[in-house]
Amino acid sequence: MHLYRTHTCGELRKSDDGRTARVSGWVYRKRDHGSLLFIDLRDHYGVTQVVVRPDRSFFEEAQKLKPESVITVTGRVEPRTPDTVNSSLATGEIEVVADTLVVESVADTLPLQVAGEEDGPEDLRLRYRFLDLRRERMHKNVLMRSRLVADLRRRMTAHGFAEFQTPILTCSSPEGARDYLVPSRVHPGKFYALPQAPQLFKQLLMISGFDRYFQIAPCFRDEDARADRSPGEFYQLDIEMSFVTQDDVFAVVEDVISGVFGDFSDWTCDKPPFRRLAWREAMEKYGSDKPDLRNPIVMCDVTDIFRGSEFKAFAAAVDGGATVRAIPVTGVGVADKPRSFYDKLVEFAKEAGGKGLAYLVWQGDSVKGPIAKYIDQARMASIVERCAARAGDAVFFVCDKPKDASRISGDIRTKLGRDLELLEPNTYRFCWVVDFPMYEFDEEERRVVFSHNPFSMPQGGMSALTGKDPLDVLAYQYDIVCNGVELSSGAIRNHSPEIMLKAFEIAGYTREEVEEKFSFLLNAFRLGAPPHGGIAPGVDRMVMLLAQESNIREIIAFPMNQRAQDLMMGAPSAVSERQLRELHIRLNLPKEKAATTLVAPKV
RNA sequence: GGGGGCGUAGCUCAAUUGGUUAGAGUCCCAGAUUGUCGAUCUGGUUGUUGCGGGUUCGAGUCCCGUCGCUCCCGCCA
Repeated sequence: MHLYRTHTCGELRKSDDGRTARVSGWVYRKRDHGSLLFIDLRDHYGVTQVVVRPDRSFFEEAQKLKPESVITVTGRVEPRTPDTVNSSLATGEIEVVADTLVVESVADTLPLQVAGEEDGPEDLRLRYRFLDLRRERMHKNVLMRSRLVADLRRRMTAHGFAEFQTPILTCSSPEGARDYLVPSRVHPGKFYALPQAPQLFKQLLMISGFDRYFQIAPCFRDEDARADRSPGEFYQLDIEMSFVTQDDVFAVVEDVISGVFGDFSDWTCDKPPFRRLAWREAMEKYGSDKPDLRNPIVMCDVTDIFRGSEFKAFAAAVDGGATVRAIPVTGVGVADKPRSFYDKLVEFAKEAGGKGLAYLVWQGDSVKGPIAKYIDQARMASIVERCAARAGDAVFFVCDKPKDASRISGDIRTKLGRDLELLEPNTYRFCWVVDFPMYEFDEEERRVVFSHNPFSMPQGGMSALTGKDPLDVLAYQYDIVCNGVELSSGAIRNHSPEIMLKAFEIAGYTREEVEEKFSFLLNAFRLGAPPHGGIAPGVDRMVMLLAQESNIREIIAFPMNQRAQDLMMGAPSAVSERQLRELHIRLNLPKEKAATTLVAPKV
């Protein structure tokens, strides 16, 4: 008989009746009846009830076992009587009556409880992550991630993609996020950088003729965390394809994503082709470049209606270049909400940076609201028509500079959707946001800058760059969005050195600067580069959506906290003088702020 | 770098407008208990109310500072 087990804790069934079995695992729960003891024994595969009878020599030892101790039990598999069957357990028709019991590892009192659904404080959970990961939900999340990654590989391979590895120690890139730097011992004063993404390598692989690249790629960015953004490192399903149009990229991603979401969740999921929204349309209708389409509220522009109106606050702002966005809330009887509901929303709009929030409420035959008396009949009719407002509805109005109007109205739309519970339940809604502007005007620096990826191909190519107002040039740049979460950005790349030089020139870079900064890429483009494009959906975010977690740390086995510390390992940590000396580094620490030392748990 | 929220027993939380000895569940400890499966029952231990200062006759509660966690803005081509 095997030293530790003949069966896992999720394996034994009624058909094993009479068999002698050996199982090993963690003491999950104990029910001590004094002269009879039940132990729920748990391993990765499930839970099996072990019965310890009082005549056994180890009965007292078993009674004293602490939860999460590891034991090996050998005994007879017996069927349970009908009234003691536990239907919520896969092994609930049987139990193992213990003949021998070996304690493999004694557990001290736990800092966190493994049984039960309750989350402990997050710093403790991170410090004792190995305990936290024993909990059912976390164990499930991490496992789902594993299965998802395997599934992504299978699907990509089936689409004819080859998986590549690219360097982790590479060089700092001039554009983009802050790099993590690694000092070189051999080259004093020089540094490697961890890749923010394998962007340039995958483009070079296309130039090498590999045609279809993918990688479950680690990416490193030294930027601050968010609930959906883990600090330090994250993973992307990195994809690049040669001789493709935007539609070819979409077709692959739609198949992979819809396949994965269909297989890994019971929720309703959009079938390909996913809806496409122009960036401008997304900003106007949803006030966001990552709209949550589960929210039925669709906004519209009503700037023209307020221009020259008696509502002077808006009319004057419109003359000064502001736009007015209408946020219609229709068909849910929002007109019956108390005054406080509207007051709170006005307050919310101000906190979001708005100057205020105007609104109209259709109660029965009359229109009410603070601005109603300033709107003449013709204008009111236009509003009613454009917003499809009926009795019981309300429309909110935000007036601000276009960029702020979008953001503020978008925040209000999100809040209304959530507070009024308008979101479609148990559904994944996907869309592509396309036609991003190539450039935008930086108000602070008073100049034209790249709005997203400088390596994207401008729509219309060279003639668009030379013939159009730069702010009107669109890029072959696209995002895929699910339930308000940006899953991924991608682009058809600019593979022409001349167009690239021109594109950078518009953003204020001289030819010489570009030739110097991106020499190897330009040189590669000059030696035969296929038209190519790609995308890189975030693996962590996919798992987060599928596991229905609202925080990305819940689906990462060993995440860092928001301040980019690993509380379990104690990273980042001080290093020895000798290590620094070898790397030719002398510390120049900020004054007063003493370095916080992290203490790893004594385990 | 900036703003919001939170911080009470090992853990999850409560504590009236600032009022008497800071409570409950869980965990832990002891005892009882032969069919439980979140076992049950009895009893018990556990507190610098994050830390420091202030206001007050009196502070878990109010004020200031600080530390920690978290959410957001900036940032993330």
